[in-house]
Amino acid sequence: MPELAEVEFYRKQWDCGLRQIVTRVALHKGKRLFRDTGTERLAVRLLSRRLVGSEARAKQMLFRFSGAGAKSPSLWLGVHLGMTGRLSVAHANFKPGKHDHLVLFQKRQALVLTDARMFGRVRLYEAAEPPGWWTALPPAVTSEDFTPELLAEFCKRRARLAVKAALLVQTRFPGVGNWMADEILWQARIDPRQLCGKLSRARITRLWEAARQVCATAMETVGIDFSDPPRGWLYHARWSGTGRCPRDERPLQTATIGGRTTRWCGKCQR
DNA sequence: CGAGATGTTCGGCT
DNA sequence: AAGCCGAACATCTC
Repeated sequence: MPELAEVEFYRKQWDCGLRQIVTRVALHKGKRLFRDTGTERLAVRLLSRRLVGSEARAKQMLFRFSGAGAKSPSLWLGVHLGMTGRLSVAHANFKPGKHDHLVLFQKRQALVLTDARMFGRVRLYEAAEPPGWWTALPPAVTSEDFTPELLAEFCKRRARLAVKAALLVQTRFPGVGNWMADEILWQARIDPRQLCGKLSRARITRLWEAARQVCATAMETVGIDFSDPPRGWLYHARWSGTGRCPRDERPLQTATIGGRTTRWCGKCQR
């Protein structure tokens, strides 16, 4: 489920645990979620550490814990929520359910990671600086580095790729997922089946603007309190099979593009 | 009961 | 050889 803004929302769910020490760790050993980091190591290392900060970028989260001693390096917990992951807070006497694979107990509450399908991943690093995979994440769609020129260059290199599939490429559109990709194309009035190489410079600029707008607005709504995106967005129509285009009321088209269910308006998207 | 799901990765094909 | 596509991953819901 989680894309850019949902990830930011979930990250904040653990904020109430800031400045507090982990008193107990519960986890489900051997689950796919922990494929990068042995579960034994995870449990041992997190114990007695203090949660001191967190950040979300793209679909990734990075939680920082204090070192074991004053001079010890920080501990970094990387979390990706996959398709069905979420973070929540529970009472200190919480009993983990079947899909609550990682629970960090603190004095006043428990920080819970739930993920039924386990497409997510958890990884642990001990170092003074954040891990390389984190610092190497591409520039955010809303950043100054994400320029129309960068997008034009990308479209040129991926000339044979449908633009819908292109929007899901995380190295260029970090954090954009399936519903955001559809929203961006609808707002830019571009047919998701269009090949990147066929897009005019003017349409690439429209795509660039729509991408930035959708990402920024999603962060201000979903990212703040999980409230709905603005009225009039495709978002509200795309979930039901009978959904209609908010602009012209035409029934939405449905197809699999880039391996994902895609919905668009055959009239206003060209 | 079968199909599909707001994601990533890998193997194979062009 | 880069780049594209489909399958696999594991579980739940419609």
